[in-house]
Amino acid sequence: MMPDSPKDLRGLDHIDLELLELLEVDGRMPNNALAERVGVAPSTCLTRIRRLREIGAIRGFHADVDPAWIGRPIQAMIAVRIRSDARDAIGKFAASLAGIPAVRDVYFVSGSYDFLLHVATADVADLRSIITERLSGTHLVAGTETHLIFEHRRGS
Amino acid sequence: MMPDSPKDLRGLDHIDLELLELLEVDGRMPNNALAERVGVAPSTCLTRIRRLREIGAIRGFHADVDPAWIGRPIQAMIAVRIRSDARDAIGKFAASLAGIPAVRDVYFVSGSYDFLLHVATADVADLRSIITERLSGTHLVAGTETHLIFEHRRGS
DNA sequence: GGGTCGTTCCGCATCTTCTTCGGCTTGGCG
DNA sequence: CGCCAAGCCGAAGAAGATGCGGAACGACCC
Repeated sequence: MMPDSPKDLRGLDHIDLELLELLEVDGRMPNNALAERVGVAPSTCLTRIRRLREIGAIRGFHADVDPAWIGRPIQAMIAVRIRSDARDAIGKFAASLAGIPAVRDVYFVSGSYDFLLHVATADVADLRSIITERLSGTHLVAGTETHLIFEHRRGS
Repeated sequence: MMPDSPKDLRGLDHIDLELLELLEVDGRMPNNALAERVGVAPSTCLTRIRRLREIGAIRGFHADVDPAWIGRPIQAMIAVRIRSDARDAIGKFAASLAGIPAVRDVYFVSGSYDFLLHVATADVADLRSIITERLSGTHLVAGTETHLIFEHRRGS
């Protein structure tokens, strides 16, 4: 009677899932505490976490820094549409955008736009320069649509 | 000749900024390494990091878990428009949405929609049930627009 | 100009935590 | 029934984290 354990989880058991869940909430929980929490020895826990990183289930550990505290109080979501005759260059273009300090996330999406950029800038002038110089000023971009972000909350 | 140090950074010096930058890239860098990297003693470094957490510059530490590995391979960005006669309920409604396991981010935005939901679901059926039951099925929601996410990259 | 107060940083000592390694148990298979 | 592979455990050495007393620095007020 365990109809929900093996889904499409490629080789992850319920202990792995618990570890992922705990680390997603608190990425700095000590290995000891994690081990006790999921019911295995610390050494085992360590082995599992290392494996989770190697297979890519855990992509990294990051501090969640409030952009407002590092001089970037203006946040926006910019929808970008690529010219239809340049669709094959989307990947490289978006990769270059990911290198801009203001860019925090790049979402490749379906719909009338090709991707969404989540950016955080020092002021609206910086935001404008990104849109006009790095996006609209490029031959690849057919159009953009900018939405100011008033607030951003993480889920769960 | 330091025209760029004191901006609107509320009491943060360049060492704090370096710490934030380093921890944003690697949230598990040991305190020792951090201290050496920014040029202060480990104890001082620890004090500063604790302060950064207390004032809210660091909102938390999280593992970046690939949703595909935890049985949620389908990601989408859902734009939600609230009925104009229920705008004052947006906050509570969005807060309740943040409790749904599938919801990873809530962005309150300007524009024709009121907020964006970044969700990760097990399959399109789950995605549909969220849209129809939790969003469109609600009296508060005037409309939604769903964009599948093909890929999601973090910036810098 | 000098003294004092407050703040920040440092270095040390201690305690916790991490990490590795060899051995053990378990389960599958011949 | 015995062998093999995989996973787990526990202990010990190494590394890191943390709290505290003291010193340096700067500001401010006599």
